[in-house]
Amino acid sequence: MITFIVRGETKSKMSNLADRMEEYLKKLLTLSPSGYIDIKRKELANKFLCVPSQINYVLGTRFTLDKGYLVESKRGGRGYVRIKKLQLSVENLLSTFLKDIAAGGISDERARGIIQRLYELKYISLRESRLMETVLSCLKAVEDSSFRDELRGLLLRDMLLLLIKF
Amino acid sequence: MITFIVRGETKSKMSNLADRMEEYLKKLLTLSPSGYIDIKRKELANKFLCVPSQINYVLGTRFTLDKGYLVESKRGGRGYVRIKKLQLSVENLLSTFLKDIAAGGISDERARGIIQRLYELKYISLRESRLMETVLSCLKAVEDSSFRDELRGLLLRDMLLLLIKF
DNA sequence: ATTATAAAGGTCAGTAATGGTCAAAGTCTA
DNA sequence: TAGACTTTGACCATTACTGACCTTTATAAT
Repeated sequence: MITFIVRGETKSKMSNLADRMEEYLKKLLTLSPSGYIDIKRKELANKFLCVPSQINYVLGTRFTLDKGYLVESKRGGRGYVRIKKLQLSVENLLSTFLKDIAAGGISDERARGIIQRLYELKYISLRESRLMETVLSCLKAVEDSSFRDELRGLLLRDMLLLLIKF
Repeated sequence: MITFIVRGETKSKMSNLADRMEEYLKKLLTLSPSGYIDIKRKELANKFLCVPSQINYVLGTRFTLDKGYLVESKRGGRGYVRIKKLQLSVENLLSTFLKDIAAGGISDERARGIIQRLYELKYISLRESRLMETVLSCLKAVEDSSFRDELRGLLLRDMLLLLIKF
């Protein structure tokens, strides 16, 4: 295979920075017993000789929820970026729900159906399901129906995301 | 990497000064039968190798009233800083909260404080507290600030009433 | 008593250390 | 060569930490 040098690194013709970084991070993940890794954005950028925001690009295109990853971070001194690999079953289950929601809001019935499903599958407790249903009920107070649907989608998405983090 | 648990989250052991100091002080509090601890600002600063004002930063960000702590101090000779963990009953918590709502909504900070304390009092689980906090965060999407406060009050009231009923 | 001094603790603005966003420019590929 | 993918950099947001300067209090000196 023909290779060439870019910024000091040997690079195969078919791989760019983003791909190499993806590979590197996934390698680290497989080596991590905890199921997640913590990185420093700037350090990684230095290692790969790129700007820090490139990290965000890689995270945003390769480590998405749809692909089974969860990314959390903290700014400020001693900040970090944490990349977590989700269990496959949870990933599959939720990604369809989340896609639905992303497609611009969700109806009350559909939302309740999802909650019910999750409860039946034992991903959430009875109390948790009731809590979420209560939230849905409160949305009656929102007059604007299209905004209500949007807010409902937003709420359900964030609540589900939160619950799968645990 | 060695980790420890804070409110259900794993944190890297070598986190920042503020986090370590927070841990230390909370540990002392749990070991104190009286429910409060007295410290010397300068001594603590020496122990953690930082400037005294760092103590104030930690107190101001981690030991707030909203989070259920009361900080008193005295200057001058024989001065001290006293940190007290508040022990509020659910009844007190709810009654003051309901008064707040009657007065037209509730602030985000106040709402989070209530949730935090209910968790500490073991009336709600960690997941439930997180779920509610997520709901609060989603309210950012509501433009009208007075309606937002109102909706927040409504949501929190219904959620709490539900959880306490169970 | 009055005053001076030393021994606390408090404030705040500035700096450093992180991470995030977005649009523009560059590169590849069908 | 158009469209998709990649890369960059300017600007933003958040959190942590420091140090100079200020206030309060106890107590020793007068």
